[in-house]
Amino acid sequence: MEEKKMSEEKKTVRAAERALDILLCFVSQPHLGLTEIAKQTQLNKSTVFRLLATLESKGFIKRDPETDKYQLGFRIWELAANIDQSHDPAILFLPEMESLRDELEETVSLYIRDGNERIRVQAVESKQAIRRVAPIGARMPLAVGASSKVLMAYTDPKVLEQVIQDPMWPMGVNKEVYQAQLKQIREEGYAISVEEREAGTAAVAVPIFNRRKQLIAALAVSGPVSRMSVQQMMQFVPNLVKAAEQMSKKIS
Amino acid sequence: MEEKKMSEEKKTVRAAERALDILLCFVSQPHLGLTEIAKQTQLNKSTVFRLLATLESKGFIKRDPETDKYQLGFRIWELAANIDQSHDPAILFLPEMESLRDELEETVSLYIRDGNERIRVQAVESKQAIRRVAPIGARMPLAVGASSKVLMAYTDPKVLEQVIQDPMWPMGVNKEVYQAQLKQIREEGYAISVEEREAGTAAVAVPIFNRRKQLIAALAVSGPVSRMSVQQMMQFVPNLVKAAEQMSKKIS
DNA sequence: TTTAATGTTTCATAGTATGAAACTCTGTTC
DNA sequence: GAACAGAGTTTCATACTATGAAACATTAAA
Repeated sequence: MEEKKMSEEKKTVRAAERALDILLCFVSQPHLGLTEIAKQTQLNKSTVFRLLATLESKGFIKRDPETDKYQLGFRIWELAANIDQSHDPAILFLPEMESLRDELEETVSLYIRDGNERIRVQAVESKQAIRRVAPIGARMPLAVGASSKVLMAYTDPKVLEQVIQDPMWPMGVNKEVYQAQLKQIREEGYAISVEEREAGTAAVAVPIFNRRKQLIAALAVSGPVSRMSVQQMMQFVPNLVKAAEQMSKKIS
Repeated sequence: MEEKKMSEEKKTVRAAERALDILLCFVSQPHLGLTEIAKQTQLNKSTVFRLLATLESKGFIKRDPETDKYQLGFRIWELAANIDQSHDPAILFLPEMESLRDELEETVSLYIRDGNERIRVQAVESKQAIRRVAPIGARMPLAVGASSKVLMAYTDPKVLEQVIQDPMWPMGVNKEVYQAQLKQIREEGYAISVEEREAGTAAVAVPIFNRRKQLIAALAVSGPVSRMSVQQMMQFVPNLVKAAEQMSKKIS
């Protein structure tokens, strides 16, 4: 008799979930042994063994004949090569992002929401010596930062309910205050953050919509607080908005 | 009461297998609906629905907000970016392959065995107007072609047993004759095929070994039969062998 | 208003996935 | 060279998960 977990909504398949978890172990380390994987995923060795056999039989992983360790297989390539890039903001918007970077001389990033996280799917860095460094592919909580707020402002409110549970959620910020902020962002069309997620860094972000006015991504300019006063960032807004509009037109 | 399938050796996890099958649907088509996937994989709609939910929750696929269809997600990128390339023949051997192409002026391909198939993991095409076109990533049966024979010659004989079941297996070629061919290939160190797999095309292939004399891949030169007489191909062999030896040294 | 074609949910049941433990194999330590 | 440690592999009874049929919801076409 298990306790009934609250608001647990899962219609997912456990075995498949675990197989995918195993695959994800390889994002940080390219070579892994069975026992290592079992430890990381908290799964029984037998379970890992069978799932590895499954993944191997389908070509998603292979064993290095030298070391006998497991590594990612060719099927991953095959899939990656077939990702539809014609709608992929990360590729589509690169030219506009580069123009914007050249105009403002600060790092420009593109974020999308993925569940209760955001992902930096594209970035072009400022050419200045002191600059915001922005690794592509990085995942961050959806709780704080200018881009997070933009993404939240145009996202189903029930996501907010979940995000509030996030350990990154800033203590003391209550829902009503935050919702008021989101409302303001919707009215003004941009969000600003100063040292919210990372010390020394400030950012200003705007939404990118498709033709149907659905949110696609958040476009952000970020840099050191020394160069990014609130006043300065507000001067950036028109450039950001213009770029976002151009991007919108590119989306089918 | 099911009939006992003969020599069925599976210690794989069905649910995981099915999830991966679903992923593989996307290699040919980038956008797919649930029903389409169910049809292709021969799975029940409910099953597909749940597995799709699982794949989506882990970020392996996402839904296009426009069309509501499914497509591959960001996690695939993430994984692909982390494939260990330092041991990957496809990248490691490219320089040698280019040199060989320039020497022989014909298309050079690199194949590895994957189960009962071979995959063209790398290729550099001839610069001539009439040339063998060789898409990277293509999968072909392990039954016919010079590269297949090379791969088979140095592979566990029980793979041959399975390959003989392959519908591509040339009728009339019996096992003993084929095994004698493989023996000859092991003695001479190369294999030749003329219009075996594809009309108008001939090829000559050699094995690439690692330091422990284990087979890594097959290196092949292919072109139109008009330029690739058996005599001509035999003159290519020393170049191929030399390239293969250089490649062997590159493997740790 | 039908009809058809999606995607989604429910539910009883079959049978699969599971973990503990036993076992093998290789290499290390004393 | 015996004992040990650590990897990977196999076995097996059992619990519980994954499953498919069918009903349902939603939207688009006729």
